[in-house]
Amino acid sequence: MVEDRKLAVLRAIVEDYVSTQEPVGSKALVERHGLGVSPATVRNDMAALEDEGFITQPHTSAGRIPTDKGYRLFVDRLSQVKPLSAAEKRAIATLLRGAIDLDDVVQRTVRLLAHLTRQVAIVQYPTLSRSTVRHVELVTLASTRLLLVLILSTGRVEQRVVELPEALDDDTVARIRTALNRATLGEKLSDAAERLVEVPEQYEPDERAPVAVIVATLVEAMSDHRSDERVVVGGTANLARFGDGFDASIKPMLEALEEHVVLLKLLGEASSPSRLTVRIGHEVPHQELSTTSVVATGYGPGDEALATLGIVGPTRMDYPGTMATVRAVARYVSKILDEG
Amino acid sequence: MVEDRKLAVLRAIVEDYVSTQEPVGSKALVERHGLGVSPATVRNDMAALEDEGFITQPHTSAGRIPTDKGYRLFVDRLSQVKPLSAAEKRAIATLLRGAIDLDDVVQRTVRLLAHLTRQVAIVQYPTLSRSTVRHVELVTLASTRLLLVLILSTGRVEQRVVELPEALDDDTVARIRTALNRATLGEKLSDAAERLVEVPEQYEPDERAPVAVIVATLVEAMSDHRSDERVVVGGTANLARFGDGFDASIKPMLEALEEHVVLLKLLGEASSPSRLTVRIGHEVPHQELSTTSVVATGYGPGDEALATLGIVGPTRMDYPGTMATVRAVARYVSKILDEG
DNA sequence: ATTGGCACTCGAAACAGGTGAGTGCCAACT
DNA sequence: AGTTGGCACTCACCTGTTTCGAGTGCCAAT
Repeated sequence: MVEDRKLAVLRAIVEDYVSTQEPVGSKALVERHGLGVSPATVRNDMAALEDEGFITQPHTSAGRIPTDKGYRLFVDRLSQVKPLSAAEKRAIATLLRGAIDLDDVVQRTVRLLAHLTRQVAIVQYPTLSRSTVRHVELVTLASTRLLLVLILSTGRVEQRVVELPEALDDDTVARIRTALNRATLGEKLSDAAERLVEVPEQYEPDERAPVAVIVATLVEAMSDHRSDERVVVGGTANLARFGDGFDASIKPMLEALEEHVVLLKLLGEASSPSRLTVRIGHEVPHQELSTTSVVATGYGPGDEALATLGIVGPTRMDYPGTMATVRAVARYVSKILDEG
Repeated sequence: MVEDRKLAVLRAIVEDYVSTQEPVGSKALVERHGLGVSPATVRNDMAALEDEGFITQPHTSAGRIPTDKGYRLFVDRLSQVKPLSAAEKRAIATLLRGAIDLDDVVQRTVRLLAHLTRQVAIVQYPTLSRSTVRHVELVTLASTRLLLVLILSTGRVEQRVVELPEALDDDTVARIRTALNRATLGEKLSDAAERLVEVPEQYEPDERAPVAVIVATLVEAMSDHRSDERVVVGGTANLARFGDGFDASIKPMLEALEEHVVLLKLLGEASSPSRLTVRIGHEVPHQELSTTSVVATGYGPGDEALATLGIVGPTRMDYPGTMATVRAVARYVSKILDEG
């Protein structure tokens, strides 16, 4: 079937180009891959593929390279997931199992991802929004100064210093603490914030002021999406590997990597760990990065996506391998979070 | 005086080379700078400077560029501190004053430094070792599970979850908390750890086990130098600016920036904010980075250096300006930490 | 539909000559 | 002794030219 062979040719072109980084010609193609046809035939197919916009030639008399559209077709229809080696799986498992706290998990994940894919890795911290309150603690620092500690189900801890309008005795602080915990324990952050509004009303008007201040701070801490947007980047040294014409895009790349807002946009909506998002070239939601691709997926305990992780690299990348790695890492991290 | 003029020539060469990034010749030198002598004279001086190893020529018939030794002399004897503009000072002050917590201070500092110097900035978190204990808090999470929170004078908060061998009632927890605070409040971390050893001994043998576990965790948290070594990097996009032959060193640079251990070595010993450490080329304590220079200084409240901050850039950099900026930023950060 | 043959294209590499910034050295001047 | 003008020389860099060859498109034959 002709259509089949055309797809085979496209696949061959992508694979060759990814590994050699050079435009691939008809002759080299038939030699490297065992297509049982002549170069001339391949040329015809190539001409057709070019008409359809899947490949292009950098200059008139040179081999072909895949277009974004070509890569798209490749990942959608042609590439089968490349299973990881047992050694790799073991490496992932043991490395992640050694983590001692949330920070460490995130850090190890980003390194692992960068190392395995040899690309730039991005990991978003688990978002607050879906997590629940595990404990609220008030600590007296000075007569009019409290430390408020908010502990979440994800293991994240937020703390705030509260300046009180008037002094509170230990007993009152203890009562407020109990009230706060009763109102918020086990609740999702959004719900907890709502329920907190009622708390000050339970107090006499004359002692309501300090309570209001505490509640306001707590609500602020809960809705503080500053930490929501925390992302960690690793493997930037891999940028140097890209070399070639990629030198031009190294600057925008580095700039983007410092803008956490941009990174979050790149990672996109969190999806389940079994679903990979692959954005290729112009599909990437950031103008400056139109020569790069993003492979991302969600992760989180119980298959519920709390956050996103992924990698960024040149469009010319090993999609099957990268996709397999990203998915595997996301699954292991999810499992670790589940247990912790 | 001849020696004086030779130094003037060296200074002129450094300044010109830094701004143009091109080897500088005798003719251009006398034109750009107002040395009242002929090119031939300058050539003689240049030959002498080259003999002494302060400058070199990239190839036989080209201008001269400074050697590491030349830069060294330049910063030691020839450059006078370039005072910052009022606008810059104001920018530093307002930006840092807007910070809301320690993390934010560090983050803003690194951005500021990168932006002002247009180099890669590195900021180390204030070290634990010299800070003192402000408060120790125990929070009951479950019957055999406590959260231990350690608050330090620098504003840093460390937390640990403690698994107890047996349940403790609230009253006992409160007593332990009091004991812990009595033993450690206001103490330096190293002293506090020592004094904690005595705490379990005050308890009856039969309830000593859980106390010992708590104390062990606390001591571990205090001596955890993992967080000591936290550094934050910013302005990596400036690497792209270096361009030229610097392309070769961009990879080792990126690699080094991911190795926090290396960065700490680069920053070196913390010194007082008024003392700058300048390491040039081969003086940098890292082989791969011998085409770069490091400008660093200590910072911390009350002129006591708790940590280090600085920048890394090509040896060919504007030393007077960079040194002034680094020093100014370090001073402002110190002031902020003093007030907070 | 496939294939061998063939003329054609055009980037990359290799080569050649010209240009000029910059040098080193020397003899003359202060 | 220190400074200067003069002068021959070097060599990276630019520019134009040539050659080379991988790769193409097209066509006629199978």
